[in-house]
Amino acid sequence: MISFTEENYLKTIYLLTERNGGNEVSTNQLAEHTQTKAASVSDMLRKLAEKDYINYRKYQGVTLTAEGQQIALAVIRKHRLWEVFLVEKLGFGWDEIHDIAEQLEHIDSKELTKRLDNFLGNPQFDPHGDPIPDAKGKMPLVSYQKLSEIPLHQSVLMMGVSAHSPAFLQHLDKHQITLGCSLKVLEISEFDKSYSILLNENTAIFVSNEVAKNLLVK
Amino acid sequence: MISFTEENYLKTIYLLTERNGGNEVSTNQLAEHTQTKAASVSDMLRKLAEKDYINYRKYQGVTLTAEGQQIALAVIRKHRLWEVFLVEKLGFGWDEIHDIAEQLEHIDSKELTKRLDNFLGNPQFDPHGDPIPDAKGKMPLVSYQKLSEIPLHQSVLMMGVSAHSPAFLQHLDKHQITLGCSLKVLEISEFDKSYSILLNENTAIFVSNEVAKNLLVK
DNA sequence: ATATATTTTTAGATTAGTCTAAATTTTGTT
DNA sequence: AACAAAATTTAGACTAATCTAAAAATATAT
Repeated sequence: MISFTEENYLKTIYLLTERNGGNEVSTNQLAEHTQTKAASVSDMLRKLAEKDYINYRKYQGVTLTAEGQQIALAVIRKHRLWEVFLVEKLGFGWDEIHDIAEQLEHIDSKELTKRLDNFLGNPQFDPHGDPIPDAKGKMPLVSYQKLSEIPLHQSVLMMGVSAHSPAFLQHLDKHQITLGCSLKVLEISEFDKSYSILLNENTAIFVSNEVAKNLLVK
Repeated sequence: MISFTEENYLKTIYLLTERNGGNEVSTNQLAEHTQTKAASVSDMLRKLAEKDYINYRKYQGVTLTAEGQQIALAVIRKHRLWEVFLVEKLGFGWDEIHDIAEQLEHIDSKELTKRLDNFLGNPQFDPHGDPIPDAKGKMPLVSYQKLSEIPLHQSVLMMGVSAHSPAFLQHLDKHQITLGCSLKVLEISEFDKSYSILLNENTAIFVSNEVAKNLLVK
């Protein structure tokens, strides 16, 4: 049996490996994201390596084994499906769902996950635009770019966010930037690199560089 | 903060107190229902008493304090709401939901419970006919009788079950005994106290005494 | 009412996950 | 290449929840 805590480590290793472009995840990086100390992480890594969930060479960081990855993907699948449920069925805002999904992702029932997926219409993306792996762990393909990498005057669609803090998401709400809206960069300020954007081909808005870097578009 | 395990103890104390007609719950009774040993229960009772969730005098059994009862009722509320969700929205059978609800009942979010309740249409009873306490912990009034206490030839409605094992529930399915159906006892066998019953005013069925004792009707 | 059986509690260990402090390894800089 | 800084691991300890075995309290039965 795999514990709640072990599942969280595997999930975090998956997400950080992804963020690292496929490279090993470091002990400190994990400590930061699991809200623990490096010493605790070291202990846990030894244990996860013993169970063959991770590839671990002391001082060299970790990656997931095939088995570890399957577990991580199953957890991520549940997390993102529950997020869809919370937004689509219960009417939560996309800024309110993370902590609840962190709990729901550990509910252990294959049948439940299957039925939930069906109930939701087999969604491919969660309310933040993140891809939902299928029952076999296969991720829908995505190739988005940051808005900050798009040339001026090119219209794009808003497909996701690369930051998930409630403050950031509420900030987007305030500017009426939602999944699916169209965006066109009109100008980038010399002074502070802030963005002047045409929203939905009809409204001019201004956002900081920090925002532009965290908007995923295509 | 209250742990998953503590919540389970409080819930179990509530349900067993109810079953005991309001009397103290014993250490052994708790050990049996929490799948642990009496020694472990003793330890936990000392701890729950320290936190003022239970009234505990050594060797004399326990009851819940007002605070303990509120916690227990909140857990039971969540358990039963999730059961409604699993049956009504996801199409699970009433024999398949207990273990999943045992996990879901510990999800900690007042807002989630509130929205779930609304999404389900504020149900008063779960798929087994058990009453669902409201957000304040108030239970809908119920006064059901066992079918085995009903006089012959009196038509009654099936309102709930007092046993919840999958085997029992599947047995009822097989006989097409469902919540809301009508039942009329035609005869009780001299030989083995088994029941001859008219189901829905049109079909004669036979069930054991054990079944009749666990059907709640009005 | 006294011995026996049952129930409950205590004592002492164990496991999972965490911590701090100290030791070790790696990295980076001159 | 050598040394300082940073990152990581080890050592030893703590808490929550559990266990077994033994002791203590309560209940039962002649």
